Amino acid sequence: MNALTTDIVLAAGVAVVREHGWNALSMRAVAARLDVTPMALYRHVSSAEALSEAVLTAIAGPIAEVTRSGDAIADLEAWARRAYAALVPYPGAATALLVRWFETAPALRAVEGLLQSMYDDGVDGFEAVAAVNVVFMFALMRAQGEQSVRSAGVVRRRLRTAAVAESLPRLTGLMEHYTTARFDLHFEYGLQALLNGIAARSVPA
Amino acid sequence: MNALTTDIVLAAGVAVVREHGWNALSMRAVAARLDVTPMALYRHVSSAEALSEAVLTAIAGPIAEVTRSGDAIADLEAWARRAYAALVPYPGAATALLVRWFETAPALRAVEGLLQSMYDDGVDGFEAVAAVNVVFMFALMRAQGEQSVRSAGVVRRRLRTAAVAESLPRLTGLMEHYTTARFDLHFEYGLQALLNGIAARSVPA
DNA sequence: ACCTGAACACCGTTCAAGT
DNA sequence: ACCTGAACACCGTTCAAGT
Repeated sequence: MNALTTDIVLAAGVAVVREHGWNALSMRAVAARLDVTPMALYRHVSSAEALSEAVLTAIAGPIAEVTRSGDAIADLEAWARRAYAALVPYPGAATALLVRWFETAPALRAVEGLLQSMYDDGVDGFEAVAAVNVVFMFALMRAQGEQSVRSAGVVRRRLRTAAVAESLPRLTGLMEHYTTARFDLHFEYGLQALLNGIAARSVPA
Repeated sequence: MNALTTDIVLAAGVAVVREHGWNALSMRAVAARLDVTPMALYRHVSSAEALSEAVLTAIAGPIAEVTRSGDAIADLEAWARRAYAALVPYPGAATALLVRWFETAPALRAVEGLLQSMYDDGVDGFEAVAAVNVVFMFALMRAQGEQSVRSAGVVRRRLRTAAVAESLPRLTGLMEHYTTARFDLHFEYGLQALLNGIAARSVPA
């Protein structure tokens, strides 16, 4: 009994990330959690990299779905909120996904769905790519949570540093588009700013 | 003689990344290259993470500068070409920078300069953020070079896979905005597509 | 002040062996 | 068929010791 399956291995990997963060994911950590030798895992994943890829795909699963209502702004908003909620419990997973989204099936499906939603609403080409891109990055960066908070702190510190003597007035002024210190509160604010920007472009001047 | 300095340590780190890629950067690798004990480095960098941060900042140095001509499109184009050229010799550095650009001084200065260039040309707010964002990501993703080529291959393979049975027609159609297989050739093509998209938005419809 | 050496707690992976 | 154990080549870092 207690036979090891691939699903059990992946579930253990997801649990490791949830409890100890993306960087703690390793063959030995997963094996230890299952009270098994590291070598036992090689029957179910071909390498440590394959394990990471499969675990990230499992974690990112919920972001794949995009509801298409005909209103692209509403779809982007709903998706961003779900992606944020899905990734927040897994420290470091959003960063990992930002780097590998092009190799991760649920992320590809999410981008595809968002591009389709824009197309349904009459937005195509560069406009669509830029809008989806900025919302996608925003949701992932916000989901980094505490890491983002630290980053925001670093920026402010750097502004007073000799290494970056020139200040960054534009970046500072537009910072809410990237990150803010109280991420859970300001997630909505930043998201609304982005969505308003996108909506404004659809309206004739 | 042959006294170790921080500059020597960082130069060795940069050389390790150039020759063996970002993932090969480690205390022990840098120490071995300098014919020195790993412990000797701790006099100049406080930790492995501090070493990585300093080496990435050194590599990213050349992307900080943004020439501001009054023509934002020209500025974006010139910057993207320089950033691409600067990062291509360092495998994996673009990916590392994509994750940490918010904590890396030269990247912050680049984004600031590009936002300023957009502002000079009458583009502000979301428009500026989205345009700078997409060009920034594009330049970094293209600089990944071979990794991007492999990623593009993965996408096509995934399209014929049961795991992602639904195809990705929009993403495929707009793929030149993200990546292409022959990156050095198509860098110019994709960049022009992006810049045309940005320029088109400035013109009244 | 500057560097070394040994040690400890990690990591992925190969290979031969158990049952 | 499935898992173990020992081994090898890595990793970061602490601590005590050399000169």
